[in-house]
Amino acid sequence: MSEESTREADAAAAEGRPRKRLRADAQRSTDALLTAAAEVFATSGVDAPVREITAKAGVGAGTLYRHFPQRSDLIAAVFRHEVDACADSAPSLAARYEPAEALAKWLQRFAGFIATKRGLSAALHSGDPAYDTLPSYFEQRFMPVLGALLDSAAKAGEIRSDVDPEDLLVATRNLTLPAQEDDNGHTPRMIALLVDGLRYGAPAREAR
Amino acid sequence: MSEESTREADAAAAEGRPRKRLRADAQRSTDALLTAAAEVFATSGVDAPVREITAKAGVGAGTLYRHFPQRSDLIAAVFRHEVDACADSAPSLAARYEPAEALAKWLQRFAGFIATKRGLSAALHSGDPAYDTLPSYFEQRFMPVLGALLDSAAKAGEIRSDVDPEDLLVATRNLTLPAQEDDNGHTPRMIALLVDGLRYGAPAREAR
DNA sequence: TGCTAAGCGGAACACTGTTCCGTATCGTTC
DNA sequence: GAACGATACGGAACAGTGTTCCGCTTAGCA
Repeated sequence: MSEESTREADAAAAEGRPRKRLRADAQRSTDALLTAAAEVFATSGVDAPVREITAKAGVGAGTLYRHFPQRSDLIAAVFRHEVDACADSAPSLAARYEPAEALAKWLQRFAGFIATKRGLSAALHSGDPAYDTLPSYFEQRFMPVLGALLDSAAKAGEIRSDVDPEDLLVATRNLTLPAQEDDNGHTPRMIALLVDGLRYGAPAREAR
Repeated sequence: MSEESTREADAAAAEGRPRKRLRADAQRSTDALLTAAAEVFATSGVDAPVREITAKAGVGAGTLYRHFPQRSDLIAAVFRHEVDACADSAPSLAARYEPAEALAKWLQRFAGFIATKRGLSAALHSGDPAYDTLPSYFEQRFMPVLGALLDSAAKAGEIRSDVDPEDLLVATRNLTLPAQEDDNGHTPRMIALLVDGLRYGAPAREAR
């Protein structure tokens, strides 16, 4: 994830924060906080105590507030961080698997990402301007990624070619909604089904 | 509001709490808390500090927790209290004004009630079972009241007679939504317009 | 190697929800 | 109206939280 700092800086620039290379220790702290916060948010929700996050990150409270003065800053940063991780996983999947398989694997990955985002909707709609750019960031990062995966698979004749990336993104997200705490693998099964649906109308199949 | 204690007891019975006459001082405390909480919720939202409420009510913290062990209990009680106050205002309006005018005045009153309920939707959807009965309570109390006002006005020939109470309730509520902090009397004007719409098709008018 | 700005840690503070218990009040009985 | 038990009250005390502050440490550079 070497381009992460660049991405962060981009986001910073977009928000008007001064764009500057972080000192090594500051970068370490920031990374540790983002990782710890992601875990804590996933298990205890976004309202988890600050100390739980700083303890897991092995960092003092002052350090957290230095980098993320507002709680919303941290939440938004974690969100962007995970969006990036999910989106960046696509190329390596594309390199390792056949196009349709890469698409299937990435959708599963994406569903996993969405599943950890329960309880964020309340924050998103809190009116805090720190969240204003998140939806568009979500779209900007995921649409091209999914578009590319679809394209490759379609070009390879492994799936049909009349699928709108946005439809598929929304559908996948919605599939994760009914999932309860333990859903016995419901979501992965449903996504697999969706991908099979994509394969159904593929030229390679029609041709035989 | 002499029937209030009865109503409270009804609600209590409906929820399985023991139905019992409160001691005089306990009744005073409860009333003071409900009144104070209503004001505080309106100005500072439902997340306002407990001490702000107890201070305004002139009551100790222990007293609040005695009567409302959970915050959701207090919120629900305030809600019911205000629903009652709004619903109970209809008869006196009906006695003082011509039917259509009473209807208009009550809808304005209802709009005022709704306007103070912003920020409650988050609580309502929090999943706390204490709120489960509130929507039906809302409907049970308001539908008959509005139905009676409509009936009277229709029977007097002052408005058309093909209006569904539920439609009107929802419409009025929705009219208050776009209102900002200072909307320069937007909502009252829109409601007046709505009532004029009701009057338009009235028999008394058609007959001339 | 030494210097300086940047960054760090965590004690300390302010504010919150919640509990607890000695005291006060109510309603009843005689 | 006096006495008494049950009920309710008040607010200090406690525990948990977010946030600030500042002496100390470290990274980067000359």
